Formats: sequence, structure tokens, C-alpha cells
Amino acid sequence: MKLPIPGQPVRGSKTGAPIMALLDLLGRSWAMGIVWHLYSGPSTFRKLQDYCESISPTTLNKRLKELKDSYLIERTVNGYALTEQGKELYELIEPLGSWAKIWAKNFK
Amino acid sequence: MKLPIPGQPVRGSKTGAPIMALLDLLGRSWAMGIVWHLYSGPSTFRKLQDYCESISPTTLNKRLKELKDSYLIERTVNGYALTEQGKELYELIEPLGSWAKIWAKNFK
DNA sequence: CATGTCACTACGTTTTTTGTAGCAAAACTA
DNA sequence: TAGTTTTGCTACAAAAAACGTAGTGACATG
Repeated sequence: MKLPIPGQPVRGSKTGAPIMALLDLLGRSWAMGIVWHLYSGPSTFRKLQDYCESISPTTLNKRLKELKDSYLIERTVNGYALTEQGKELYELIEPLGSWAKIWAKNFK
Repeated sequence: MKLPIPGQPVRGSKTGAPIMALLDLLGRSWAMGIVWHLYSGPSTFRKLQDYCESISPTTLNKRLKELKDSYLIERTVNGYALTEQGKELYELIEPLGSWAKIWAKNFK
């Protein structure tokens, strides 16, 4: 799966509309989960693997590369961490957390 | 791929934390794209297929079923449409649209 | 120098998604 | 009302993505 780059054809848009590139990136398995987790602080590869519970190292490594190449995360001395932009993105999706709790009531 | 149900094990959480169930659902190919598109109004199966440009009917049908079973979309006389909850969800992710435009500048 | 930890890579298997074709039902059209 | 479109799918084979296990090289620890 190649990196979705705004301005180039991506899943959902031949012209590469930024939102579609972003949704392509985030719509891959574990991508949002990784961002979600990293907001609580930098994490090592192994800890991310533990956190994700069932992600394969292959997939984790791929997602990390993609997120790095998309300027959302970076490697620091403490492990993988959100960039400033990554934090911005997290803050945009953060409201999903409390909304999800309400949404969950449907399933009872 | 089975429907991620809050309270049951889902990708990223053995206990089925609502946010993880939601991220599992939305982290499947085309899921957010479908929600994004439907906010502009109800759409038929064929129109969604056109809009998504490269989704297979098999996958579109699966995603629609999942979103229906998750109370985010429903069938109306005008085709598939967001439920009230689906609209709420859209409004939460809407800010991604304008943020994506800024994010896109990284790639130049 | 032996042992452990860490960040991966290799690789074969399973699961998901694609792409093309086609079909039955409903809606238009002559 | 018979024929044509349109619609909402399903079937199925092929391609791609993700998994799971094993293992490797780099670095730290004792």
C-alpha cells in the first residue's frame, strides 16, 4: 500500500483531495489507534505492540513508516512520538472518545 | 471481518472500549469516505460507487451493512442516508477537512 | 563473554479487497 | 404492455493486505 500523498491519486479521489488522502491514511488498520495511544506519551516499538494487543510487527512497522512519512509521528530518544502536527490531529479526533461512549449505548 | 461491537473484543481492545470499537469500524477501507460523502445528502448504491471511484461493489455492500448495523446510516426512499447519529459523527470529523489542507502543505 | 532486550525483517498462511460479470426486481418508455 | 434502463446487489477468481511465528543484528547489562 503506497503512501497517500495529497495532490496525487489516493483511495477515494483521483485528484488527491487533502481530506481524501488523510482519510486514506487514517483508514488503514491501526493507524488511528497508534495516534490515539501516542498522545499519552512516547512509546517504544514493543510497547506499541503490547498496547495494540494483536498487531503484527510487519503491520506496525508499515504504519509507523507511513505516519512518519506523513509528518504525524517521529522517532525521539524516548521512542516514537507524535509531532506537533500529530498532536493537532489527535486533538481533532479526541472528541470521538466521549462520543463513542454514547454511541455504544445503541448496542445494549 | 465481523462488526466491532463496543463491550466485546475488537481490534485494539480485548474489553471492547467504545473508542476502540469506533476506530475499528472507521478504520476499514472506505468507511469514513462513505460517511463523508453522505453528509452532502442521501445517495444510491450506484452513486456511491461512482463517488468512491474504485470501490468494489462487494466492499461497498459490506461497509454499508456495517454502518447500518452500527446505527450510523439507514436506507431511505432516497437511498442511503446518515442517521442522526451519523450526522453527529460527521460533524465531529468535519474539522479534518480544513486541517487536511494545511497538512497537505508538508508534501510540497 | 554470556544473557537479555529491542527494533525490526523474512516468510508462509489467512483474510480482505478488488475487478469483472451477471442477475433479478423495480422504474421508466414507447 | 412489451421492451429497455436503472438499481442493488451476488459470485467468483485474482491481487493485495494483514497475521503469526521465527529469527537476526545491534546494543546494553551482569
